[in-house]
Amino acid sequence: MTRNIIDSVDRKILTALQRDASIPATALAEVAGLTSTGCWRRIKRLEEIGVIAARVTLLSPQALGLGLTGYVMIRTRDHGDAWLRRFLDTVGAFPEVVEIHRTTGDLDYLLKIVARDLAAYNEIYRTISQLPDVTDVSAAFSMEAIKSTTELPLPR
Amino acid sequence: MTRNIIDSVDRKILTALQRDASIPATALAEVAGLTSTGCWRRIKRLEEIGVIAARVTLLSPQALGLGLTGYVMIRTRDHGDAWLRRFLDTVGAFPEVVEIHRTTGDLDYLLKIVARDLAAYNEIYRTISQLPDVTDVSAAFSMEAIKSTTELPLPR
DNA sequence: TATGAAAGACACGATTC
DNA sequence: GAATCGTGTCTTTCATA
Repeated sequence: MTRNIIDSVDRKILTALQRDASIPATALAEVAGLTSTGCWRRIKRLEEIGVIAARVTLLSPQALGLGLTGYVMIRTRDHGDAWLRRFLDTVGAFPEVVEIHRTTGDLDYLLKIVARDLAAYNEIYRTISQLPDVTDVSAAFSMEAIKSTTELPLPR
Repeated sequence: MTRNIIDSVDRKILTALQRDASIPATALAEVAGLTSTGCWRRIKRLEEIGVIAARVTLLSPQALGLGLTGYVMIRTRDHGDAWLRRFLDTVGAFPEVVEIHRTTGDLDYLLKIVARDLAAYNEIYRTISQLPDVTDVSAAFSMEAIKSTTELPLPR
């Protein structure tokens, strides 16, 4: 993990790329106050040290008819490896399950789900509730996404 | 929002682009079983109807030293517009707050936070708890991200 | 009408000095 | 950092079924 090797110029580059990866290299260089060569070298470096993880296309859930975003909180009695493997093989296999976190606090697992509707969610819910040693399952559905971004804060 | 206008070929294209937007156009056309012209036309259309929302660069939280991912659940007494505006202006302004949802169920707001450490989180927490009419704030921190993807399920 | 092939201008990635 | 070159992409136009 080490220290941050990101300076203010890198930050400008990353800020722009997080927002829009299709920005022309010349425009990006200008934003960063660099020549295109220098800009390119920095991007290469940021890829090499793993800061830049991927370049992806984001889709619109609304346009795809994915009207339901929800968070599911699960409590279990058994926390062993075997249970986790089974959990992943069943629940994690749903493409609607986009995040799974093992968490501190009162909860044990927190999932983010993006699905077409409650019927689609219900299938996942049933899969979860049929797992052994699940003591509690509760959900909070998003009525409105007030903020939602893939842009991470750039420290320092 | 209306019906899906996505066929199986579109799905192949979107699946590939969700995974890696830097895939060469020729390779993408091959995956979809299309010529580059046909592939290009479909992408254009998917952009126009809003299915393709953006092309972004994803960064690695670990590489950036962002070691803390957490979910904060907030309950309030006041649900008016004025409160929401103040909430957004203060809490929503933190770049560490990457998601805000108004939710159903027992909770009122659910936030996702990506921060450097507990000290950075604490600043946000203090801002939240100082808001009027906040009756409850609880957090669950991710000890392990078992699954985390920006890829949405492609229905139908 | 929809799809494939061809061809051009252009910009990007990468190297060299 | 500047200049450069090969490559691939974007886009249009024409041909085809």
